[in-house]
Amino acid sequence: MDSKISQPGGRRDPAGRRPLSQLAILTEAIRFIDEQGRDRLTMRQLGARLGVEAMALYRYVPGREQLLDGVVEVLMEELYNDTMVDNRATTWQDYLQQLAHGVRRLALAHPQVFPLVASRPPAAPWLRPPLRSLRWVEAFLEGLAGYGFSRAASVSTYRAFATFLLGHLLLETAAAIGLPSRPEDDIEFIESNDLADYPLITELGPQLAVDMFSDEFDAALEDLINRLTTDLD
Amino acid sequence: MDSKISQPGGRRDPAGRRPLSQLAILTEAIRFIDEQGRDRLTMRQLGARLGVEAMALYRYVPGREQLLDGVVEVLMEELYNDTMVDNRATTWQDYLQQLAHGVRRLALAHPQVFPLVASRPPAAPWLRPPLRSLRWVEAFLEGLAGYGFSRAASVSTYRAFATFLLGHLLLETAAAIGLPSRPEDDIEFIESNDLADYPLITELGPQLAVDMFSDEFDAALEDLINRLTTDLD
DNA sequence: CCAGTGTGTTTACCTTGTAAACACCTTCGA
DNA sequence: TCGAAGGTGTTTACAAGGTAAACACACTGG
Repeated sequence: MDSKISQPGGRRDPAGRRPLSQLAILTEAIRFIDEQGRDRLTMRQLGARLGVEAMALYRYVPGREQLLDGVVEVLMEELYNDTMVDNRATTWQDYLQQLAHGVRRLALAHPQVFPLVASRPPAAPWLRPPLRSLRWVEAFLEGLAGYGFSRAASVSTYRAFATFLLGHLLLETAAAIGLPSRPEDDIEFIESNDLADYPLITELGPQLAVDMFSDEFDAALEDLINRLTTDLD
Repeated sequence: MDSKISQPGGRRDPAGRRPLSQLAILTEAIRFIDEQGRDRLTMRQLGARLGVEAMALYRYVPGREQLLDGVVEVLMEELYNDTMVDNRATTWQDYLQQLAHGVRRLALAHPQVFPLVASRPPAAPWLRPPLRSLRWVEAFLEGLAGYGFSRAASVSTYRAFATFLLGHLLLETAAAIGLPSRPEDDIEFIESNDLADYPLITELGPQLAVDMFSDEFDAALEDLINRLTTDLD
């Protein structure tokens, strides 16, 4: 049954390419950055990936900078859907845990893109990356209010939470990019290099090289929550 | 007394310019980024500032990327001198306090450069920005050892400390770049913009816009230290 | 005095972002 | 049926920017 109309997701153009749209472009840009990194993303390369000349993109995106902004927005959209829609937390502690792990999941799914989420200038100066979309923050504050947080407590929780996520996830994604490096590589570096002047680093090298991000994240998150608990009184 | 030899800092060339050197170039690059931001720094512009064509820089620096690496190194040098040389702390708590504030001072002195210190790929994957120079880390670990820290405690302290600094200082420097914006601007943004869909943000706007970085930093640092104290037992 | 070496300059080429003009196709009313 | 209009991708063109290569020129030690 060769109907002339194919599924929405698979619609093609005479040249066999998916129709352009802002979302299609941004989605492909994310894929591209995931694979090659932000620096290799050029308008021409991205166009080529979509089977189109670079200039065609300008019908949908004002320019490269705004394209990167759009990439961040799309990811924040994803984050919103993954964490805020249908959130089933029962305590505020659980709420923060779920959100934190949601953000971490996103960061690790796109380690090359996350630095953009973290470092691109936010829309308003009091928005703190990586929690930078008005919609998400509004929902976050609403959630806290639902658990009885005062206005002041909500604000300082937002700040502390964002700071915590930024530090941990930037370091973890940066490390993830360095990969895939087998532990041997690190040890090799430590042993081969001219570390003669750094006896402690030499000695502690193996321990420094062990990946502990997951445990650190959980421990520090728990600690943050404890601290907030104290502050609430 | 017009001696033919002027002070080392003021030596000039026939064309009236300071002699080139890697350090002179990197120093000027830092000044440039402080004033105009990393993106505006080009080889040609930097050359012009030094009274020289762009290509002249290549005698001292392999290329633009390495130039940025060099900028980071120079700042780490400065940090080393400001924090490690002649450190007079008497307790490990005091030690961490002094180091943290030293890093913060550096970050706020160069808010446009700090993101480079934070995000440029480190020499080894287990080095954690912004504490990323082998020399500094070696001294740091040595310091902790001097206060009786075990190997394992030193390593996890290094990790937690770096994560803490990265999160706080990246956000604070990002905010500092947005400046100089008077508080009125933020409030204006909040009131003017289409925030109708975000009642909580609208309501909390003024509190969100207040600059609390200094207090947050101190509070979170104290908390980190308390947590480390607990872990030591 | 002169070859060699160190230092800055000139030229030139390639990659990028993006403006502007163009070409093509679909649509839709007369 | 036709033809004007609008939408979509292409071509052409130019200005930065990084950087390789050849060059110019001054100083130095033999």
